Amino acid sequence: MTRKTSAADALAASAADFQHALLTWFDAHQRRLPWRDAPSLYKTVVSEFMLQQTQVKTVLPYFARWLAALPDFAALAAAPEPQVLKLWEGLGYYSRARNLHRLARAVVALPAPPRTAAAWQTLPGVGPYTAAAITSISFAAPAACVDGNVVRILARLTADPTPYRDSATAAKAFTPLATALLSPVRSGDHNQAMMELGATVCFRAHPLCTVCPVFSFCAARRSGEPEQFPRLAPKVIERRAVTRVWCERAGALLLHRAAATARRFANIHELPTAAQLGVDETVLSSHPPLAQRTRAITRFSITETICAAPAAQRYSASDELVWVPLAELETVTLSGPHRRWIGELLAARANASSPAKHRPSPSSATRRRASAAG
DNA sequence: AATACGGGGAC
DNA sequence: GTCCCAGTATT
Repeated sequence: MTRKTSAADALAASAADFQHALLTWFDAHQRRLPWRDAPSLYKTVVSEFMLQQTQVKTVLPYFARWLAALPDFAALAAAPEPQVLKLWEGLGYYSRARNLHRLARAVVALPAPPRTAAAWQTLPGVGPYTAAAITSISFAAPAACVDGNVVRILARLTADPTPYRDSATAAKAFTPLATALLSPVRSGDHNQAMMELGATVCFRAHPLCTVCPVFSFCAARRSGEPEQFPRLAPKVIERRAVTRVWCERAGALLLHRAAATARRFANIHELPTAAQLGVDETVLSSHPPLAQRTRAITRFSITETICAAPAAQRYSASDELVWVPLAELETVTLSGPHRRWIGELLAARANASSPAKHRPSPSSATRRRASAAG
């Protein structure tokens, strides 16, 4: 990476003053969050897993539901995986849930949980950030968190003009400075304060410099253009398309459940793709699609076209193809988008077949009923 | 070092 | 549409 700039040197030299300003602000202005109420190692671990690449607001309802169902490491370790995945349904990045499950089983097998960042980082799903967060918060370990918030704050404090290819590269580059600034006596609060500052004051757009507790340390504020930092290369979005099949027979819906060893969606259900069913897409496109939806993930934008299965076609259940009765859809774990889309399609059909509601056309209603009857 | 993971909120 | 969020695992 680039050498340390003079701005970073000056900031590190003021570390004690910086910590005092930051922690005084945090003591007065931190948000009340459920994992800060009667904090415990377990709450910290669960919250940090959920917060990987996910905003606080999104996590809140999942965290409450999770803690109610699985209140401690022992309960999580003893839980069957389908329950764990079900509790994670809709939160995305499902390997986090499977890793957290494995981690709980590893922790309860130990005489005591590890207390150092290095030891935690050997556990599944725990990288540099999560190890620092868990051990600084729970054990006052001297490990600095470097997440997106911290990168943004440090890039602005030092007005760092370095163009970074991505946030991971930037995080690595800022780790020495974050470590130099870390409070040696309140590392957990310091780490949380930095992230709190990024989330509530040092916004990516329109930062609130006038109320910032460390504005006097900030070179970007002095420059007048704090939004110019950090400099990150723009992401290139790749478009993809996939055809899904809606196949319903005798009140059951055919779903694809990815293998436990699959890279994506291990043990998660989705509508099967035409390829997974071995259906020729040209046959499917002879009728208008039931729906077309777009989902997005990191650098991909995926348009999914959902088509009705050919009426004459028959499919057998297998390891990865399962018939799920509509009445039992709630019991399986679907991806968030497919949970939503399937609900929308069923609701639209119920609406169309209700006498009180308008029907688009008799023929389409008849076709849907025929499909439903198998 | 790159890329996959293939989610979702806010603008 | 765009950006990026309390990142990690894999190659």
